[in-house]
Amino acid sequence: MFDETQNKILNATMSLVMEKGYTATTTKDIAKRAEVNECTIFRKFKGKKEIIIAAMTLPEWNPCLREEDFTYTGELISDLCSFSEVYLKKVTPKMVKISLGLRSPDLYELTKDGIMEIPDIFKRVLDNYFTKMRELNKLQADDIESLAVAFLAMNFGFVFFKASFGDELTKLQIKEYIDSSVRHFVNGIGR
Amino acid sequence: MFDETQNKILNATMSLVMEKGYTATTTKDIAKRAEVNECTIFRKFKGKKEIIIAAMTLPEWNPCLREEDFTYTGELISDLCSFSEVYLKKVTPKMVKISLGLRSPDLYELTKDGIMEIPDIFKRVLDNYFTKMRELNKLQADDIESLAVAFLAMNFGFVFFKASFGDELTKLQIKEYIDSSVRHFVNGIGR
DNA sequence: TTATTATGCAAGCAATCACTTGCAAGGATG
DNA sequence: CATCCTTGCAAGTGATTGCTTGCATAATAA
Repeated sequence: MFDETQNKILNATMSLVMEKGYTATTTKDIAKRAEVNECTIFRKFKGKKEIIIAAMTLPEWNPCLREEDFTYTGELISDLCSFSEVYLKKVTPKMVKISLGLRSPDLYELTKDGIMEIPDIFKRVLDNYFTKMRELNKLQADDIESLAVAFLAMNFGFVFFKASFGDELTKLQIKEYIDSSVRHFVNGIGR
Repeated sequence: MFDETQNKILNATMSLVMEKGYTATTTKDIAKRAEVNECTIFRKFKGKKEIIIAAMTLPEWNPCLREEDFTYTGELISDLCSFSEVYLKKVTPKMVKISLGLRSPDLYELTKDGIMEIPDIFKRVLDNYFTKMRELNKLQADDIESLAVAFLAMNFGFVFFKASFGDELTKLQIKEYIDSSVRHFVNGIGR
């Protein structure tokens, strides 16, 4: 797909985008980090924007989340734990940092759909799941929509915090968080 | 505090930062939107960075969230609803867009503390509250930390989605969301 | 009136941006 | 050996960046 030089450029570019954002990342920065001469960049790619386009074709820089990734058995807690695991395995702090770094006017048309797609897929999965579980009378909920958004937010919020603050806000790690948050989400906290 | 011209510049700058981010916002852009000559900007402020610093002193562009803003009575659902209302009244989609737009290497030292502070305050409030409620035996929870993070994430995630996608991901409005998510958070969804 | 202040306008500053070009060196391939 | 092919190096492109300056104009204040 890409030769060694191209990969060095792709990695350098995306790691810089994570740190400083697309606009603030210069081609000289990229050249330096990739240990490559600046003109080599333009021999390998048409331009700065093309590097991003190329990188986004790779699963390494693009969380290809699909509805089929989510499977379930019918047991609320273990199903939701599994959903969170699948989601958080692809939507990592690294991915969040990239999608934040890619927020730039001249990249907007290119990235918007891809970024919107991910929460949308997870929400759709949750919508379907909760609807089915209510039909099976395993769920007490009057508003499926807000339930799905809340669960989605609970998961995304966690990755976002990790991406923004590392372990500074909370030392909780993914596994413990999923376990605890899902259990409380299902059982409630009131007495 | 600031004269009329300065306010026009401040508003233009921050609205552009919301849309394109700090680095991609040029002083020519600002001048155009503020309907002011570009050199006037530098007569009123030392430089581009100083405009941001000035704007951040205004509550309009800086969600001054304090622990004392959060009050409670001891009834789980109404307390958590009130917490969410207070939080979402200050942490608006507008504020989220700004804090995202301000992510820039040469602004980092300046903004990092302020941005980190807000989730931190809310988390501390929730930590204290949940701890107290457990002592009063009104709460069943083995892990206060993950409870606080989950509730924080549930709220922040929602604003973030609104900031990023408007009503495209969900048409739910704040009031309905708070009401529904808090009720489920307390009572659980399992049957 | 006179003096001060605020702004617009036009021009221009050095620095940096993304991007290009010509040439030479080196490694791999035939 | 000869021939590519890739890359580094140095220099330079025009455009844009944040920012400055000198002067004219108008409003405000004395």
